[in-house]
Amino acid sequence: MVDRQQLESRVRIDLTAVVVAVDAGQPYVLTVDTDDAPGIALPSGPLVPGHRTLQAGLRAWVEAQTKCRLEYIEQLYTFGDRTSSPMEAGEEIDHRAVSIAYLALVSMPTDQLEMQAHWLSWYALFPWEDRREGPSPLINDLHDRLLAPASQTVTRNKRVWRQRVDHIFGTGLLPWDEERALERYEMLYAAGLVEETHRDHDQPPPSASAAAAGVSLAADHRRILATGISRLRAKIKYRPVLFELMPPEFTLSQLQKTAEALSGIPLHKQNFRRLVEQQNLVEETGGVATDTGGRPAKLMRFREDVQLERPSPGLRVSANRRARARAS
Amino acid sequence: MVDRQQLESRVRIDLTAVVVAVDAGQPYVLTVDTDDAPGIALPSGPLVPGHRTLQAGLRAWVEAQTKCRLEYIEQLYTFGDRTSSPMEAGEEIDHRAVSIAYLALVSMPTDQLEMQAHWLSWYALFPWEDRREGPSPLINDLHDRLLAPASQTVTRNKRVWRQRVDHIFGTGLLPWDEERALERYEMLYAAGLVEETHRDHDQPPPSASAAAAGVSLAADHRRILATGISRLRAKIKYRPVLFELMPPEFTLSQLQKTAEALSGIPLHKQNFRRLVEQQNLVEETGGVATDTGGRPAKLMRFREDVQLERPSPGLRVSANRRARARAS
DNA sequence: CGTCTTATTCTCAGGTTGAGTATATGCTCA
DNA sequence: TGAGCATATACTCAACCTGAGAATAAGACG
Repeated sequence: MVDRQQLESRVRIDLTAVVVAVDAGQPYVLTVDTDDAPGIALPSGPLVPGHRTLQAGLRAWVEAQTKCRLEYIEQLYTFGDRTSSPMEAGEEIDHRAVSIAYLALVSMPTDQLEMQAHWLSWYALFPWEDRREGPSPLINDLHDRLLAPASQTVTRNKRVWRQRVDHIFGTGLLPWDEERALERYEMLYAAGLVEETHRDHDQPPPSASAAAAGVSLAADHRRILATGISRLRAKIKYRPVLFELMPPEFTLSQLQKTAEALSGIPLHKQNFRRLVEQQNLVEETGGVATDTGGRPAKLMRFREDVQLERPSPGLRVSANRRARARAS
Repeated sequence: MVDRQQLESRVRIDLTAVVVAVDAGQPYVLTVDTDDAPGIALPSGPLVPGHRTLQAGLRAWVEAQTKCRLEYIEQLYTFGDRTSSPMEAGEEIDHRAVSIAYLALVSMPTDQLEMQAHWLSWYALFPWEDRREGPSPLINDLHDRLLAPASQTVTRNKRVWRQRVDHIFGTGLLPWDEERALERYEMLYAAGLVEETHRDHDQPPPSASAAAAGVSLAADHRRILATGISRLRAKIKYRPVLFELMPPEFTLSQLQKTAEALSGIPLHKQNFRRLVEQQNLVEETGGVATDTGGRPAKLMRFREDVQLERPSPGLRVSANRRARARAS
């Protein structure tokens, strides 16, 4: 066996955070300003000896850079940095650094949003992911460009490529799957339809494409965010993580708005309500919210002991077909 | 902002593999012998400059140590090593190393199993996880020990603790959830009911407990394996990963046996079959297997183009209630 | 040829889910 | 003050899915 000590390479660990909050029915991600090109990045920093755990290191960096204190944290993925082509066959390692990405959820007091304008709406970065008002017309544009010969990457067969595009973007007759946010971003990257592709290859961006492709972030941070979005969209269906984003008291409508904000699709109101009640996830506080504009809504709170009771409590959200069709 | 360059700590990256195969209805994990105490470990090694990607590094180490060539690989989790208490509040970092764990699936030719006896059955390590013949009597023993005062860890309230135990181990009236393999191991670890607890705290193991607690591995490798088991048990329900473990041609019974081996629970034959057919995951090859002991079974093969077609093809396996009740 | 064993097909009741209708309740403003 | 508005909440229903099991098929073995 090889002598491990001599060969091993010591690398820097970068900790990167996708910090998510929802306010007024919009999903936000916490960002910081940078000096380099794109100007915006996710909070991140290297692991230093003072950090007792990886999560503690992450917390420290986020707090130092944004004053934001994290509660719920889960690990997302570890990237061998210096990504040249995401997804395909694993990325190249920059032997100087490996970055570990985390997803954090915070319940945002409204004032914090305005205080430091570092919260960026998800859908400024991924315009095609917001389908609450139906599929955005933008999707047709992207679809056309993906089918243009220049975009076709690995797959030779044109029919197979089209099928792959339709599958991932829910075009053709295939349904939209909101959980495929990461795959969609990676496909756009591979096809050269986002700014990062050209930046990573030291090419000038083709002037035309910028329009529909959304705001880009430093390094591979937009990809990391896409990973977080996909994970979160999947997770709300089987774990009660939604409540990490809610204030202590809320109405069922607010809860639904939050679920819709994250998943990017409209939900059927009555069924959403049935689901929440059946699962016994919430209880009435007794109070009512009168500022709804219509009949006052009962205020609810999360039942803390749910964690122990049910095998996997969550909201199996599924698109409201009528609303989906209405706007398309 | 702090000067990053001065503070950052460079650490070693360890790559660890959970390589899974199924043979004759038994799930196996690939292991290597070590000189240190427990004698058995998962294949692993440090990232070295020669490795072009993290996955390539993993492949190289596994191949060097076991001659086993990996196909399907996915990342499991990144651990800040030198685990003192898993789960609770994140583990302490050994600032010398961080380890990235991967799950790999291989289809095992029968001869390879015998050639190098480095394949260890999952259920030698986690006896309580095999409920194909109903819940093992062992579970009662574990249940009793977990409820003994000494085992109670963080939670003060006795009733809450009992509920947590019941929830995770499917005791009391609560159902068994095969996906909670990791939580079960971590609870046993925290309660001092597996050897690793005492080893990690430099205590002598209480002589009595060894019986039911299963074989242990080096470092935190048994925990990493538990992570892999949980992930795999969850994943077969929504992605067609099962086929990575199958030979090119197989019968539906073999497929079911494989699913049962992994999930550790008996499945309803007719419904399993219906699921596979509905989902269009397989096609007939034309051949039949005559060595079944009864009516010959049609041979099947995986339909490769499934990946593109369905949103999330997988087998939503669920326990056969009759079989579950029969043996309890 | 009867029996054993496994494979394969079919049925059925209960539950879940998507979708829609009906009713309740407070507010606003004529 | 009460009609209209806007939202909240309750109830209904058909289609589909799911768990469970009965019934039938096909080779092997004595």
